Amino acid sequence: MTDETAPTTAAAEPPTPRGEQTRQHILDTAMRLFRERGYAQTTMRAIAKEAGVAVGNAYYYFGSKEHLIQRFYVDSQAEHRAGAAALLARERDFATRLRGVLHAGIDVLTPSHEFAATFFKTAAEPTSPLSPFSAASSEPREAAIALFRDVLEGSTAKVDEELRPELPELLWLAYMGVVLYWVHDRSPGQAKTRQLIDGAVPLIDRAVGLSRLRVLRPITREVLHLIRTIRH
Amino acid sequence: MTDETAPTTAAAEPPTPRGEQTRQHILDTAMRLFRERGYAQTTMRAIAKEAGVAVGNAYYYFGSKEHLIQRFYVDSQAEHRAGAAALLARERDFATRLRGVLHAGIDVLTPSHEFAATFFKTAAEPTSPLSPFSAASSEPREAAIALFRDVLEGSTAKVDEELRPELPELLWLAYMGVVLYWVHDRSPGQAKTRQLIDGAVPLIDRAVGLSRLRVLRPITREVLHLIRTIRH
DNA sequence: GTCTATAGCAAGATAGAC
DNA sequence: GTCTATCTTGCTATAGAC
Repeated sequence: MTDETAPTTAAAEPPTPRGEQTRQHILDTAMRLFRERGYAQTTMRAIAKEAGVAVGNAYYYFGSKEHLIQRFYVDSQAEHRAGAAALLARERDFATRLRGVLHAGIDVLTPSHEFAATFFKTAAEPTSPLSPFSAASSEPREAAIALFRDVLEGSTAKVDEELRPELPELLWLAYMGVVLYWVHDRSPGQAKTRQLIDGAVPLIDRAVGLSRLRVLRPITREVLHLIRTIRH
Repeated sequence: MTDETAPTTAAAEPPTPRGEQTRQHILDTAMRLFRERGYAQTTMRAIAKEAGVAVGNAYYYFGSKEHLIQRFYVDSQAEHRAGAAALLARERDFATRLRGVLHAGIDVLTPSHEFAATFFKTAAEPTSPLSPFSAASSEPREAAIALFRDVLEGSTAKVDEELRPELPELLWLAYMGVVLYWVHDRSPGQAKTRQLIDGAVPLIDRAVGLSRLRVLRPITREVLHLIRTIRH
């Protein structure tokens, strides 16, 4: 009761130490089971039992089974940034930076390849708050786009001035495309996804460089106009 | 037992007349309810009750609720082709044909916009046989790609000879992108999707034309090489 | 505020009788 | 082929302990 580790009515609001520990434990257990048996085959009852808590307690921390995935999404994003940090601090070449960040993203996701399939399924649902395009996900999405802004702005790349502010979001979109491919990639170790990255980056790099060319300026503007028109 | 309508061990294998009737009735009922109330809100119990059959009977014909969607996918494909037929018979300009086929595809899907969201969610699951990329869906996918082959081959477009055989599949991929956008499109009447089509078609048309240019040949080849490498 | 235990609902899916 | 009964599981609700 009067245990020193338990504050009486502490000013600390967001994460009660004990609660945060339980929350993390439930999340870790869930992720492990998802990886071991897959998403659908892992029941909330099993997660609770394995974590040594009551079912109601799991729901106390995570509103639904899908909310566990949302945390996975946020955590992966943070890991991605951390995994790319060293390269971004050292390297200035745009293509090298982009290539490194794309590979780092896949590196983070790889241990969850089976499970990530379900993650993407959930994410594709537009009405779901878990969709990376939804308002509810705007925070992790913005963080992801910021990572690609860093790729660009920390580089020596010369980019059309009109294209520059839009490019980070376009790079993020391209990354979403890579992830979609990766999810469906059945090659050993998802080697084809790595080939996709290595092949696409030089093309993107060249396209970005060409965007400044006089002759291609009208096309650049047309593309940009289309993008602005259809953006939500 | 000796009823004339019930063949003893008939050579006819696939569709028993009566069974096919029940099957179709269940499917029609399900589609109607999906459109009226949405996918999640339509229970298998409701479908069975509305169709006047037992739940188990619905499962006898459709292995799961998701399998009802697969039929939707196949049916939509047929409707798409039919909806585009008149235009393809009349028009020879590549851009016009492509634009018409893309709009026709969205026309077919529009009455099911709410429901199609769930369809796409299901389709994004790579392990599901319902994914448009899966082996199980290869038949409808091939039919869809064939439609875009028709768009190209019935046109007067001059295309790089190396690109030509790959282009139909690339156009189908672009169409998948349009559908993905449409699913997330919350604008009234999905007007933005229509803008996307109208804006993207001229760009695609121009890119296809440019593929023959001497200077761009290396890039064309590089893109083609990448595509061939990463294809499953 | 954190957690347990238990009961119960709704709905997807299955088993076995007819 | 078709039905009824049953199972499983996501999720909720309640009541109470610390």
